[in-house]
Amino acid sequence: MDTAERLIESTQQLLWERGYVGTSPKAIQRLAGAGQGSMYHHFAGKPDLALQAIRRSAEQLCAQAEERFSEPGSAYERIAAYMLREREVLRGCRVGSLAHDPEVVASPALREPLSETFAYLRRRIEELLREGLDRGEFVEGMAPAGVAAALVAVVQGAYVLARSAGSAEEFERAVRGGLDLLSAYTARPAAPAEPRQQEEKT
Amino acid sequence: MDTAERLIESTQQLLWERGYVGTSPKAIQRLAGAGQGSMYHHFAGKPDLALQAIRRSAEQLCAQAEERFSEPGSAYERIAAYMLREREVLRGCRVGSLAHDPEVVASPALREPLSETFAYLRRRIEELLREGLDRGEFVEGMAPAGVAAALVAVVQGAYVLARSAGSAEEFERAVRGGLDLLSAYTARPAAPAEPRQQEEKT
DNA sequence: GTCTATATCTAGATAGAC
DNA sequence: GTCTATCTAGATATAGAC
Repeated sequence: MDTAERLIESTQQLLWERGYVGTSPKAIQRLAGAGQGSMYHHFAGKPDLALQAIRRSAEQLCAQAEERFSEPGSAYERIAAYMLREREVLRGCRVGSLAHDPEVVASPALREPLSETFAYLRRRIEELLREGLDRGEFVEGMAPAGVAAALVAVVQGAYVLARSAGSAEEFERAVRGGLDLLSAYTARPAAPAEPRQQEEKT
Repeated sequence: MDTAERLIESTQQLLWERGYVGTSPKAIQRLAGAGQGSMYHHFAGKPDLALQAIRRSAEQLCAQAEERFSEPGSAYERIAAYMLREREVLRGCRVGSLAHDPEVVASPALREPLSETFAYLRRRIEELLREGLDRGEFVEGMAPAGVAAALVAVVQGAYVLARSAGSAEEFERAVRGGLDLLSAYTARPAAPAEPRQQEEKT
């Protein structure tokens, strides 16, 4: 693997762990095993390198999500597969966590991949919901665009709850709660993709 | 207002805007109009000062939320009042945004107020949901603890979507989507606290 | 309680040799 | 393409005078 590539991957990792503000060129170089001169030869500086890294992470995230969206199964099942997929919860979302970084948000260029990612996720879930409505999988009365946004938000918010509590179980609880809400719109009890949470339903 | 107080409030503001990693003692002193010696006289250092500031923000947030939870009205209406309350959306959540800061999450002391805040919000919403179930406001089949966690997560995630897009409308859309989902569990169409979103319901 | 001086380390880069 | 040297600024304090 060449140096530029190692620098990008190291930056991806550090942005995930420490955010943009918390990531220094020196730390990137150390992790990539590259010198100062090497980094400034391949990239114009920290913002340039960060942009490449953020774009890469955004693409990878969308690709991972698309794998779940395009599985066989009902709309509910495919949405559940996305929301419940294996995650390193306590590390946070590689893309979403950057939305709290002041310098990322202040830079239209750095912010754009975030914006694209969430627009993509929302749009794909909206499509699945409309498909489900057409097939009679959901009862009428649901506004697909809003519900899709809410489901994406549940996942991002679930990371916040889990990291605040220092426990991945909080993620699980919030996401299953979101699916519980979605199931209230299913025309007949949806067969959940995973066994239900323990909490008894009143 | 005395110096210690001004230092705490300045720290609250900077933590909100820039996070813990992005906030320097010097910036705090500048904003508070206090000198180095003054800050280190009143506080042991940055972590100590930050702890006081985070606790303060957490208390204020819970108090603000409690105002909405204890309004008159149905459970749905009080939850909606909390979720739709006036917010400076693009600034993010003063408490939730700290959940993305690596040094806050790594410190049990700094993390505790976050954990407490979200536990409180979730518990209060769960109580409202149970109350609503007892009164027949919601149909059976809802798991209140999970749904409460999901609703808290929707709000936190909505901040992420809005800041990523650079637009407060994304917040609005996600939160209304969350309420749309909750309304699917209402025994009869809930009277929304605010006019419905424009999107036509299919 | 507050101030100024000082100290050490890192951030984020530029310059020029190899 | 990579390395080392150098630079200015800021982070995060401690020391001691006033």
